[in-house]
Amino acid sequence: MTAEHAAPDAPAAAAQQQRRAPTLEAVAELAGVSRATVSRVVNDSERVSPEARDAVNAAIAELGYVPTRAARSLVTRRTDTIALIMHERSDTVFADPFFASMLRGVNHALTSTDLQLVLIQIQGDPQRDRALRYVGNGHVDGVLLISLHGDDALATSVSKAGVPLVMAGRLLTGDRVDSVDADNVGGARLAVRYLVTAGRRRIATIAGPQDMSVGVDRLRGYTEEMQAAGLPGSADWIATGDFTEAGGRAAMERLLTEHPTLDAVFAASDLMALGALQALRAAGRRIPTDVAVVGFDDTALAPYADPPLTTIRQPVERLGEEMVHLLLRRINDSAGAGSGAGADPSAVVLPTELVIRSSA
Amino acid sequence: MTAEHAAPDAPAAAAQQQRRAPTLEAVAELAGVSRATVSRVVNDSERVSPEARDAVNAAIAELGYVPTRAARSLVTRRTDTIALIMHERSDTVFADPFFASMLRGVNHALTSTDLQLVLIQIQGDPQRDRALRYVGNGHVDGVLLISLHGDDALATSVSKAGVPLVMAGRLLTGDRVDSVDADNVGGARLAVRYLVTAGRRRIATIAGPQDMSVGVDRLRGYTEEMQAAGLPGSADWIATGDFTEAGGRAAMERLLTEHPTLDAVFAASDLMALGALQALRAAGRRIPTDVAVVGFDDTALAPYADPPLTTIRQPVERLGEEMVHLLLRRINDSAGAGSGAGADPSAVVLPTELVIRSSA
DNA sequence: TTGAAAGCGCTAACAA
DNA sequence: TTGTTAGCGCTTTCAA
Repeated sequence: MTAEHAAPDAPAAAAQQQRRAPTLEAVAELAGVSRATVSRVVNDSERVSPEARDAVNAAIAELGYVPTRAARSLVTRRTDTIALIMHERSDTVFADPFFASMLRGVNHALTSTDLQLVLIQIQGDPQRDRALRYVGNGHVDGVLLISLHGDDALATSVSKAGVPLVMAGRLLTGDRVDSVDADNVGGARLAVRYLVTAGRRRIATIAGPQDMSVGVDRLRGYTEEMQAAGLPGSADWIATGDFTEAGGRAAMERLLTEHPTLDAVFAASDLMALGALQALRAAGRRIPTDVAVVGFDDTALAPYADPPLTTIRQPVERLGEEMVHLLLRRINDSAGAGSGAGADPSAVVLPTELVIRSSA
Repeated sequence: MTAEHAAPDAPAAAAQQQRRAPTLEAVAELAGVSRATVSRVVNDSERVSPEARDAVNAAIAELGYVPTRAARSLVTRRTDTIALIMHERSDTVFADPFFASMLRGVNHALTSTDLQLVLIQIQGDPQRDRALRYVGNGHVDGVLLISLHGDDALATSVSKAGVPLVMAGRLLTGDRVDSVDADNVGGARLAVRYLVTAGRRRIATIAGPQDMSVGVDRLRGYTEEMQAAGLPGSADWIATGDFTEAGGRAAMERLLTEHPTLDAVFAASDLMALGALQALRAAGRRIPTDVAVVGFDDTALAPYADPPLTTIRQPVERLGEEMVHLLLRRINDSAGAGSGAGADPSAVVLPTELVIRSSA
């Protein structure tokens, strides 16, 4: 109250400020029914007469009633909230459009429900513990986990706490939790097969970090397809990067030094492919005529590659959506069954796609 | 109690699953004090004896107690939750790293508090209304608004509902709400001044959408600095894009057609600058010797520009942090004052920075 | 400095 | 089909 004469002059404004949100009680009174009936209408119970329902709905509309989450939560023991936990080590990773696309998918899948999404970002051990306690104590109905680097322990902890969990990717430990992933092995094989079909024989790869399932799987796809094509392929045709542009550049330089005669490269990520392109150009190699490059594209960065990059497209947005779908199913399961470990974990795998771009 | 004799076969598992989180009551009992005292300790009340405090803290640690949000919320009428509302029209905008960086800043500023961040994405009128009802009915303590296209009505609505609000950017209507923005006018002037200093005279600009303060301000900076430099500059040296790469390319092509002799371009966003670069290269113009390009860089995309792009860097992450800081202040204000319109809205403006890159 | 008691707004038995 | 009633876990007067 810094205003004018303080109290008596501005009652309207004060009232507007202070006015509490309408409660079930108010709706019940206006509709001429009991609180229980209003609650039934709000929660779509079938045991309500049409008249009562109409009266309640009218009252709700008139009052602009919206249920209070806290009160409902307190009695139902549901929170109507799911957490998106992302574990990131380095700053650069966060700026990755991968994250934005995934988030978009998650959000999209969530709009039809009235679940709330809370973001939890883990950067260090204290935060990690805090998050674990948070989800472990029933403050969310379920957890979506994006572990950008293989922190399998986190997934296992959450899972053990009895909280429904869906992760992106796959646990390297072999422990089984519900997960959604793109077909990284298949995608990588597609990439290499494309290069083989184009007549390339001296095909190198820039692999991703081997502490993440994505990195492991894409390298495996490369190895498998090379073998299938009867191509030599030894360990020193593999350079490992960290999914960043700089890492890709460095890896490419290494490969060029050791194998000046290479005629194709499969990069396990778009950023690394971009780096490879730069290194090749700097080395005076012609792309794609001299060296063909195929990159794995999780994001939307490919358009910035010049010359155009042939890519394996991963449906990141759908990945986010599928994670939500699976999680919702698990949450329902656990509500119904009440206890027990529930069904076997399922691992949804989304197909990838080869996008061939012509050099303009 | 559905337990009892129901499931004699798996009591341990059931117990582990069903075990409820410890309550205040349990802590009180273990510590040998009343619930009220535990509550005081948890909420850092000063009126607690050291002995009681120690006993309570020990009990909390032993039990792993974490307060239940819902219960607390119900009585305090705070939700300890703030909403990040983003209004997006087109799909492309969301994938913008701008968003990820800002979110990172927001999250960072939030980790020291125990506020929860919920994401609300608005895509159409129904969702808009829903969001408005949601925040209007006291389900969040405050709102952060990122209106990618000028939807001033949303900001005004939220603000009128009496909910603390901080927006990114500035309202074009002139209505005053709390906001945080980068110094777009100053940044644009910096860009143009740099070009002028480098000896350029025929400087065109690719402006952003004129329904957003960012677009308007950056164009204004261009105009002001051109005038200050005594350079002609007429309306047809201005091509408007939509902050996308394609838009930048199209705008650049238009400019090249109408002004083949231009020797510099100021692009009001990084994506548009990238597009401009492509168009220039396609037209056979040499960058930067023939045409100098300076872009406004909100994101982290500049590294992908080849040749290197001289940019005006905007501290997007700090922008997110500052929004949170301001919002927290406002939330405290409104809690203290109780009512009234509060202090004058403040508009925080963050400095920008010119980053000069050499063509490798 | 502490405890007893009331009640936040809602749902879920249980009765009617 | 409806209403009555008893809490969910917490904070907060008010007394002691």
